[in-house]
Amino acid sequence: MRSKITLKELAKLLNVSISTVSKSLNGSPEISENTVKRVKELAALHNYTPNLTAVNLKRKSTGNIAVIVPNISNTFFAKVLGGIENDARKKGYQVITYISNESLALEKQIVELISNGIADGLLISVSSETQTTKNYDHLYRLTEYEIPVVLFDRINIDMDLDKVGVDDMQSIYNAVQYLRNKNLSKIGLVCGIADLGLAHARIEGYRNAFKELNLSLKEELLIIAKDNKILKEQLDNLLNNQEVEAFVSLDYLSTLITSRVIQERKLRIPEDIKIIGYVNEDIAPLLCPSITYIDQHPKSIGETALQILMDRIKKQNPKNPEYKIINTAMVHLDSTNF
Amino acid sequence: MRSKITLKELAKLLNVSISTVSKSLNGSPEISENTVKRVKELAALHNYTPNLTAVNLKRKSTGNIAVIVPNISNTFFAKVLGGIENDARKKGYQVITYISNESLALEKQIVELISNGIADGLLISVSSETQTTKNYDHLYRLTEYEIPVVLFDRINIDMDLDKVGVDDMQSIYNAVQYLRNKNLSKIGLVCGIADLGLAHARIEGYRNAFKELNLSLKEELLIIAKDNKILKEQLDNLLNNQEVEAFVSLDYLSTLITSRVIQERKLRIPEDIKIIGYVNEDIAPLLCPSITYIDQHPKSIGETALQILMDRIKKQNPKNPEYKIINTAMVHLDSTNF
DNA sequence: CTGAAAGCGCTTACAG
DNA sequence: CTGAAAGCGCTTACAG
Repeated sequence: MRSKITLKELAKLLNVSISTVSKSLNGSPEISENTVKRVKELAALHNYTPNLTAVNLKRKSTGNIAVIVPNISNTFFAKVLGGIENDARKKGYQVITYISNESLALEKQIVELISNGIADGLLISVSSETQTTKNYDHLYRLTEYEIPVVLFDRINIDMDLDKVGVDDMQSIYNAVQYLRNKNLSKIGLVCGIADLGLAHARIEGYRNAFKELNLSLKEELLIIAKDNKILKEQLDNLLNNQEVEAFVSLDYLSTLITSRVIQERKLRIPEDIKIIGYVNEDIAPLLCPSITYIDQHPKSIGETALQILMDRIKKQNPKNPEYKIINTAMVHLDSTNF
Repeated sequence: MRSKITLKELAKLLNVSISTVSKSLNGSPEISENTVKRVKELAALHNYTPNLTAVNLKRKSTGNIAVIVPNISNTFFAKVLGGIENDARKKGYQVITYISNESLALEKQIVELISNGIADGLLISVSSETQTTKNYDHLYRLTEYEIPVVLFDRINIDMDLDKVGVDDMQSIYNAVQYLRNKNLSKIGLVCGIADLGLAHARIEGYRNAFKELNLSLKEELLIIAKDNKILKEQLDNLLNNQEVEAFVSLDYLSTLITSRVIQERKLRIPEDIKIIGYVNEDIAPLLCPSITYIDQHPKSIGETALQILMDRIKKQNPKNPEYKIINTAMVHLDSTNF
């Protein structure tokens, strides 16, 4: 790259000092109107833009935001990333993306990198391994280097940091309540992400709903597995032995699997069984049948997390950790047609 | 951030010059074994890592690779990004991600940013608007600044730059040929990405297959639209008036829509109609029915594109533009069960 | 109102 | 073998 013109060269062409050029371009009130005009014209003519590396070195900042997502197996994290990128760019920051692949070791390695002064702050949704092993030291170390960290999505974690996510408990509670109000009571739960804290919260929402809405909860109707194959077997088994009127499924994969298992048994959705699941907005309406889903507004999650991080970077609020909840919305499609 | 120790501080602690510390740490043969040892020990003790911004300023490089993807509406580009990120990190580069949202204006703005010295090179899949308006000046300008540019995925473009993608024509040809070998001849085509050059290539593959395999092509069996709704109407219309044994669908959305329209008419897949489509590996097997797909190996696309870009950055081959084709693979699932 | 100087944290040709 | 000096491109306190 380069061949780009520098302050020094502009100064020479204008026969003024580098300081004067710099101040003119940065709108310092010290410089005379006339000089400012001359400088700006020449700068525009030569398409001058400051060298960001130099500016950052001087400022002791990087102009970068690091984002670590655990996976890209569905569009959820991509959408969060989209929200972050768009707003960050508008604010003059670049987004550096990392994928931890649900691995603690990789996540640590990435965080180590970031601590080398690659970014001014970090937005992270921790890997499942991080969460199961409760190994958070690497993240705390980052804050010791004064690199602020904001957690998003996977926020059911015992960490004293800013957090942005959805109310996992409430969203499932609402789903059960909705079905209950339609006079269904045999409501199953399918979970393929048992490792994640947010699964616990969602399951709790399910249990709470049963308790508070005076439904009797049958443990046999809860399917919680980490593996697709086992999930499928258990679902088959469940449908052999129990009558089910509806399923609430807690994640993307289990939602698709649930729909598929039901149809393979020649049961009809929604006539025989209803489904409410966590699927993404782009795919839910195109499935066959389309599936009623809980919209987590991933873009908003990203935007909100970024906003909090920016505030931290600018030290605008050195107060206690923030905890922001994005409201979910239930979007009704075929699978809950009554 | 900061509070990180610098060369200067290390030098002071060791009572040697900054140069000596720098050289010791960088493995210069000039320094005595003993000094190197002392320096390295203290550096390790203090967890020293060089300030990348300073190193980059000195080197006149940024250590960053910029990637522009046009959308994130399915996981294809996320997977490409995954391939890029993983390899880039191993090579000591950071990946800065941008999403153009299929907008030429946004793409230009992002490229303008990158030209300010944000990254050492660019990997881009151009926006659909860029492609329809054939507005490529901004990309050429980048190469004038000596920032190399490598195109990926959307490479059916009249530009003299490195390109990495799949053989769009051949992949569809193979799909038609496969169906033909199974004695099907009433093969429809569904395309929802008419704006993209690669759609033209894929359609050409379809036409070529018909010609070379002695099939008579009925124009009525080609559905090409830019809008989901229109696509759906035309599909319905087609199924009302024509007998179809199989569909080849050229993109993610049209594949899902095709499957859905067929099932809504109570036709069975694969018994009544077969489908081969462009869907991603993570979703294809979970659909109901699961759909035979053309795997484009997005991770390889990303890795290959990055490799070419790295070669350019290191000026290892100032030769003519490279043109690398990643082989596709047809993965058979329910929708082509015979 | 303008400019010389110091400095951000590093690397490297050059001198000793 | 070691170090002083220049310089990457910028900003900013300070002097004039």
